Amino acid sequence: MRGSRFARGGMDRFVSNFTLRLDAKGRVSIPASYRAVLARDGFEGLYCYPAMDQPAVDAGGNALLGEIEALTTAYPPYSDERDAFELALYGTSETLKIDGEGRVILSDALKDHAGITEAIAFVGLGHKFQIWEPGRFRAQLAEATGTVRALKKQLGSRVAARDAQKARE
Amino acid sequence: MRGSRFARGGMDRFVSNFTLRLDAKGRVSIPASYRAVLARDGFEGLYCYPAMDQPAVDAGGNALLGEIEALTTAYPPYSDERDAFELALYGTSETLKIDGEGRVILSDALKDHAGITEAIAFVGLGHKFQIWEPGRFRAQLAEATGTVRALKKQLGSRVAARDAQKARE
DNA sequence: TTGACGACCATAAGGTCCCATGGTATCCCA
DNA sequence: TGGGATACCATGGGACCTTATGGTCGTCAA
Repeated sequence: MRGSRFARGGMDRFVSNFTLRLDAKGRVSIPASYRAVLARDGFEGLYCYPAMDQPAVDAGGNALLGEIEALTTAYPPYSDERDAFELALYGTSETLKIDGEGRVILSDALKDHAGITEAIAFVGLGHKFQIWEPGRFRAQLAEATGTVRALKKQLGSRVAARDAQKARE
Repeated sequence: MRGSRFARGGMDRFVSNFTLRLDAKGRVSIPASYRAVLARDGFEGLYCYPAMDQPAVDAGGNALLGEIEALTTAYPPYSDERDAFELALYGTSETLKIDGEGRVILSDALKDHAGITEAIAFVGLGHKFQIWEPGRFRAQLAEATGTVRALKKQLGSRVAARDAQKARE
């Protein structure tokens, strides 16, 4: 991505998606608009961990960290559930350093989990964003689109049925 | 690990995991990012004790000490529970010296408890970190991941059920 | 003496910092 | 309106620094 046609101000959420290449040293630029969100969030570095149910990496700043803390503290201290959450979340998460040009280097563990080799798809999800291998992201997106289509259709028919019901009253 | 791609600033928690080898003298480097947290915490040395229900060693600084104190003082003085906690935690804990290069030497008791021989997995848990035998850590992580997956699914379906309930009202 | 232990020093691999470049979008002024 | 100037961004490369790790040399105790 060179330059940016996107607004700078008023951004407190990660939106849109970008595909960028890793360089010879394994570095990749975080999209500028995401950096703006992170800067506003006030987190130094990039907090990220392997997504639980997807071959992707979840990433973000303090907002994401807070979400994790909320998940773990939902269980009593020293409970098995809490131990499991802390081990699986804190134990596999990393805070990547962002260099002066806004780039990061993913650990091998993260790259392996997502199947990333030479390019990365950044996908904004509001309070966080995900990092995908571009091909897998396209496939996942296609699948998600289908799911949404089906849900909308289902929702529409339910609304139609309710309206019909109301009309009969 | 040489150098570190992990952020230095904004870190007040132990995160990620690292596997390092013991040298011929039984020394092992504490990961640099953990040292940064300990330095901020202001604790001289490394406070650690065998984990109660896991073949691992709990380690940390003042934050960990404070947590233990909170745990024990939650029970009335001279109660059986308090005596038990104090014996199990204070009685078995050690403060390891950190040498000029950021290395420690684990006592035999700690190594035996965790089954450590030639390598160590450091696992961040937020306010503290654990020391595992690498193979056992992989197994434990897999188990914890499964537990979290199940719990999240359960949590998700509960939320979905509530939303559906709201929708029906 | 011998063995364990701590303080120092050495080094290579890998990370970090800094500067450079080419390309794109936006702005500004004629 | 058009075209040049400007700001910004992704990317590349080299010099420097940090880190993990190995080794040496004294010191103290058994």
